[in-house]
Amino acid sequence: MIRKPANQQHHGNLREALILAGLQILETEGLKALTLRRCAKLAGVSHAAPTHHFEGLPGLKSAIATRGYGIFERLMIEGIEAEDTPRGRVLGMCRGYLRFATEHRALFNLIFVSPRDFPPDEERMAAAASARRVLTQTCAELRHGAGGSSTTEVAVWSLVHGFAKLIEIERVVPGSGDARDVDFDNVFSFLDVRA
Amino acid sequence: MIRKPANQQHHGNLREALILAGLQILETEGLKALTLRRCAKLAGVSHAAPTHHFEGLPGLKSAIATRGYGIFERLMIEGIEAEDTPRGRVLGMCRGYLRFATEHRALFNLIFVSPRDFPPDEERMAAAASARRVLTQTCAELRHGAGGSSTTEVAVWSLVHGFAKLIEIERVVPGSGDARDVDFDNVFSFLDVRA
DNA sequence: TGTACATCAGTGAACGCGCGTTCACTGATGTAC
DNA sequence: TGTACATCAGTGAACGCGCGTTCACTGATGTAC
Repeated sequence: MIRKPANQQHHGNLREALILAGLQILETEGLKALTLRRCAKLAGVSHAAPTHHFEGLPGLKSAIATRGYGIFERLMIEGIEAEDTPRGRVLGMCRGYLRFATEHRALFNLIFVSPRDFPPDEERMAAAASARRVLTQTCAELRHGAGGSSTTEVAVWSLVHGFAKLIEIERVVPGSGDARDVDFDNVFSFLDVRA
Repeated sequence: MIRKPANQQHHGNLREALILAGLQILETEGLKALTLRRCAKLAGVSHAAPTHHFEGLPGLKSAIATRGYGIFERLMIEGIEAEDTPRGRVLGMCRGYLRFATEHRALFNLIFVSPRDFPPDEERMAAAASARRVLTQTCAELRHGAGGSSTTEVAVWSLVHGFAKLIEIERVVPGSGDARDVDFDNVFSFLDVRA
């Protein structure tokens, strides 16, 4: 965490510090705790300071979401790189997707909202588009059924996104050993996709 | 909407009136607008009145969710009844699921949260279990792959739930005519399930 | 190298908002006899 | 059928909370000359 050096008027990089504070709050306290005042406090600055760097809370959230898309994309790519068949890469990507959703739950919920919930922000939109491209291109290697490549992509996306949400709300609890213990690899095997 | 008759001390059925007010607020203003004070106002009663009927906002939300599960179950059943093959019934159920998600968006988001977000409430849990049973039993007619019936169920559930969320956040916009225009029936055709 | 000055990035007090909750109260309702 | 009384379900004022935002301010930084 970047805090302002004591007894120093200017911070140096308060914008960055506020984004990092926001990320930390998301990880430790969740989406509802993400407020301008909390970020300012965690960055060691007065609560009015963020005004000089962001257009209100939506602006800060948008900047944080930009980082979120980056982490999300990185985890998907990690999952893809371990595999060497088209179908394997899609499954690997899904594993990265689920890792992001479970290990960065609040961030996952921050980035998966309607674009209308964010102010227009080129950086964020570019980061979102980049992550989306990973999904699109990885699914493009698969054979396409009715509706073509975009339907294939949405089929994979729906399956993994839905599974992530079911985990989040505890309808599915992998490793629990009870009735909610369902493994994604088995779920994925229901998807009729081949190279 | 049930309002208190003017100049009358006791309401008659304020509990029911508050639930109906809550449902109306969800439909017209969304989940964030659902507060005790707003419900009280819409029911035509002072903001302190709900105290006598619910254990705070969580209690009221739980009661509203109970109704939500009922509507949800009814729409799924409607979708099922129109079909006469196991696979058709599952697809019909999904159509009902999606209808609920799109026509009752806030209610959909209210009921699909972690059980931990609600106080224990037998009525709500019974309503949730009943709706879940529709899903389970409809999917049970399908052939099961790796992981057995619960995996089959979660595969169907993930697909439809994910699709619903992608619509909600506008990654998918059926009927838009643009790149986001994907049809659920085509997505469903990727699911390798037979009678 | 020094100086004058504009700009920048903070501070801290204050404001208004809607929220849940508490409190003393009051009038209607239900019940015992 | 009346009456006394307990209980119930409201009212409205008040409180404290955290929030975003505004404001006058101030001290540090950067720049022109």
